[in-house]
Amino acid sequence: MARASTTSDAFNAVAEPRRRAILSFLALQERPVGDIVAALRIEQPSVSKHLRVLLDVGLVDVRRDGRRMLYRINAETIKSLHEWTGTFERYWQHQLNRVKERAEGQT
Amino acid sequence: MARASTTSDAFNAVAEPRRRAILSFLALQERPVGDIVAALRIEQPSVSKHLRVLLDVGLVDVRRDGRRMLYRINAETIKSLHEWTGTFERYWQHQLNRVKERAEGQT
DNA sequence: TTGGCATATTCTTATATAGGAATATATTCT
DNA sequence: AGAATATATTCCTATATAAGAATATGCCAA
Repeated sequence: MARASTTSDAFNAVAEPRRRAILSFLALQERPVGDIVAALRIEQPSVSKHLRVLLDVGLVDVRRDGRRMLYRINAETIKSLHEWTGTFERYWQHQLNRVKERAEGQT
Repeated sequence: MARASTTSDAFNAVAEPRRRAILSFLALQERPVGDIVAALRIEQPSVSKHLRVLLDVGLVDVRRDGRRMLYRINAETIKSLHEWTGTFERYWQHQLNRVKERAEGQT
């Protein structure tokens, strides 16, 4: 079987570097497709396809403005990713503490 | 062109649901491969292959214990994912504030 | 050494892309 | 209506899997 569908969930969607770049760009503010094309230098059809994936998994929202489509990030969905990685938080804190303790022991 | 390689970075590695399940299981404590096979009911070769990917991107570490291999999560790498999603944190806080303000306005 | 347990790797196959090219759709302006 | 602008979709292709089956490798015990 092949890999899971990118449209199946947010984790798959952000696995693609260009999609992460688009999200980071949109984090600054709401933007029309053309701005993304210009800023990231990705072909317009490619940008539209990536936006479609991001939209399907709920990582962005859109609204029409004349003939332009304004995209913006949907923080709630990004938050769900953040929360999953956050479940491991106490482990890196442990590791950090161990490093600290070793450092302090040397003084 | 096809999708990026799963071994290229941690984002791709965690895009696979079974690999996330393995990481969550390992979060509890260091475990031999056999425990993962039993707990998650995934074929042993499949588990080994997933662990290989996780190891390649640095999401887990291993050490040998007799004929068993003990895997554990590498929190540092998971932290890097957490930090990326964290760059959007202020946006979901904004959204939350807006929801709050609306709710308060109704009282 | 031989047997056996634990894990890893190889090979094959079905499938899901991601990019490029070409085209379609939607909307505004004249 | 017809042209121009902005964005989306379709078609095609090369590629990277992920699972399954079979096999290889590493290590311990008798």
